[in-house]
Amino acid sequence: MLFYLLVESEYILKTDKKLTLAGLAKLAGVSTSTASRALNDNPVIKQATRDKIKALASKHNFSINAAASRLRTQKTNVIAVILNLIDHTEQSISDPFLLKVVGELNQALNHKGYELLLSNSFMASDDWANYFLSSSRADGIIVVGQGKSDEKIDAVARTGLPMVVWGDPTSDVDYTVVGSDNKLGGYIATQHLINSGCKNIVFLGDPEHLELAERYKGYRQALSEAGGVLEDRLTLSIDITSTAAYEKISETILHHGLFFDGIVTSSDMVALGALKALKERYIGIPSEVAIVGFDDIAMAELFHPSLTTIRQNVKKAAEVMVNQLVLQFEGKPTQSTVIDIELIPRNSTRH
Amino acid sequence: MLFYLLVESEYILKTDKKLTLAGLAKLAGVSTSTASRALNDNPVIKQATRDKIKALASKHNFSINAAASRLRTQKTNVIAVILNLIDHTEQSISDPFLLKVVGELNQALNHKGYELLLSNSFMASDDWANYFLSSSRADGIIVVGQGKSDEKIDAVARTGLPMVVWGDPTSDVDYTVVGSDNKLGGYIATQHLINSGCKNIVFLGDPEHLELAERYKGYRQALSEAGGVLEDRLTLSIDITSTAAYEKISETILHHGLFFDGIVTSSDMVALGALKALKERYIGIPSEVAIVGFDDIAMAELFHPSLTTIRQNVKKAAEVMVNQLVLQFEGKPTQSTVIDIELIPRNSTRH
DNA sequence: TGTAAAAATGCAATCGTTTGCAATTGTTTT
DNA sequence: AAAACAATTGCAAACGATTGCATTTTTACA
Repeated sequence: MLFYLLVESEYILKTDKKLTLAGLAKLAGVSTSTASRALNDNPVIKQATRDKIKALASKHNFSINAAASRLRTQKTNVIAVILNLIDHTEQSISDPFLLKVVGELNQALNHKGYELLLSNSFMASDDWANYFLSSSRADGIIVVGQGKSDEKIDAVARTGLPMVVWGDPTSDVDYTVVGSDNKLGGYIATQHLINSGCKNIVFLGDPEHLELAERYKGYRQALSEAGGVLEDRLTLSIDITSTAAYEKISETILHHGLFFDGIVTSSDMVALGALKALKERYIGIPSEVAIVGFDDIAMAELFHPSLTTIRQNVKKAAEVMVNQLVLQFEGKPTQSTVIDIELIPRNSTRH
Repeated sequence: MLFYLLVESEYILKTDKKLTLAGLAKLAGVSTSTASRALNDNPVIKQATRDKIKALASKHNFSINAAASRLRTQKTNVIAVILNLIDHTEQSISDPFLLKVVGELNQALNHKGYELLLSNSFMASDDWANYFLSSSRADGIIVVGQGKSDEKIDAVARTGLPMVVWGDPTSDVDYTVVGSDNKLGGYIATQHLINSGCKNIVFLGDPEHLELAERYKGYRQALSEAGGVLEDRLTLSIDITSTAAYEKISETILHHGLFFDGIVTSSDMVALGALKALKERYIGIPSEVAIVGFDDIAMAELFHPSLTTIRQNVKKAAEVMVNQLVLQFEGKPTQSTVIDIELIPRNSTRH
């Protein structure tokens, strides 16, 4: 008898720890099927029953076992977000723009009832799509950044798995891309410098990077339309990090003098690095050299001088990406989407 | 016969889409138990068999269904990382320091075989711990930031669920905290300013915020030990955002003049905002006002002038946090851990 | 060669939900 | 009041992997 009591109390303790749907159903005096349907607001269950079971559930703060539910329904309600960092430098992971993207994605996903599984290191292994999707860890993938080569992304696209990519939406690829019109961005930035009187405008960024390649095209187009100088030495190829920018500008001025009076950069962080190099040499900004950033990170206006930049509408982009992914789940057609950009004139350029 | 073939081909198509462990076992001519053990490198299975099955698995790029595995083992190998943002401003989520923390946590978690489920918005709902853990979405929780009040954190701690918190490890709380010695950080920063000749040193940050409260203590201790000025107006309470800092400093100078010659800030971002306000008024840095940041974000050395700051060793902290969490899983005792900090002297202070 | 011990593999129950279909209860119509 | 119908609820079979225990195979030793 004593033994029975012990067992009994242990049993109670256990179920108290982890109430199961069956347990909840028993408490409510219904079957598990009814309990399940009630919690899922299935209209086939009488309203009164639904209310009663839900009340009981929250009273015992019961929550459905996600693993079991996912196994049964073959749906996880999880989206894997992969930060496609080409260069695993300290700098690139610390670009505030990335955090902004992840933060907005998180909001947009939660809003639609999804959770965010973050990954910045799995891109290394070839098999990431398979890893996340065919193992039912996630229902879809959002890749942030196309990088220099989109082979891997393209390979996943061919398998037809649900995926949306942040990148250049004007590029002709077989997957859904959401992003800014980078060519236009490069064009507007360059034009702005030309209009403010710059004659020799440098492009500071890696033209082999897919998204930057588009900005580079815009840069060249603006220059040639305006009959501006378009020499090779005006293209300074660097990684998207502020230190790389700092070093490149320093070195360039050291070896070749100040042969430019304007800089189009690939990100605000890069612009910051360039600014530093210029200020150390007491070069006037924007009087001697004007500079345009890209992204409009929160601190852009806090730089000294405040940074003229191309703003990317990250919040909207995140929403669109999630929507496009959901469309894929529903088997509906999707399309690459261009998110509006905007020139934000500040004090790093004349105007 | 024809019908049989049709069924057969459909079967092949289906298993080709989503190979299951049972399917793999059949291909290998073994039972599912053997296949399972082989993939998990169970030494009870002959080495040759293990190799064969693994080879077959990677050939068909098979991967275990995580949902089923989690259901059976009651282990998810997922950790929920919760960004405890007190103020949901644009700025605070864009602090690069946060991204650094998340990035390093991701690395450390992956290294130990865990995945990172990110959440920045669930802190709002009271029930986050229960949501993630009792629903078997995650095995443990890492909370980034203690915020102004740790009620919710404390409530979770009392339930005994696996959790580690980034915060102030010297605070006397019932949960495991990993973080820098904030009091020491505040002390060192202040002392550095005193040593460089500052007489009136402002503390720029919210002393009610748990972590900052410690830094504030350090600040006061350093001042009183050195017999420095310790007035109320030297405490400028603001949120941890650069805009708040910019506005507060601007406003303070406007209304009360430049009554200070040194600033201890609550983060590098805050320092950046303060710098901006000072530079706009052509106040010399560090000649008229010296300033010390906190965190040592990547761009600290790219500010102009480069920023003297207290470096937090985020990488190490992330590793320790994950280790402590794993210890909790194993039922072993854990302890709050102080991560070393370091003063990085740069050009925003005299030395 | 027979037998005991050791090594390798298989059987079958289980994890907790969901859902097609059957069964029950309640309501309306003739 | 019986029949026909609608509204609710329950039964039981999945979902796919893991693991204690039973069973088979192999090896070792007499």
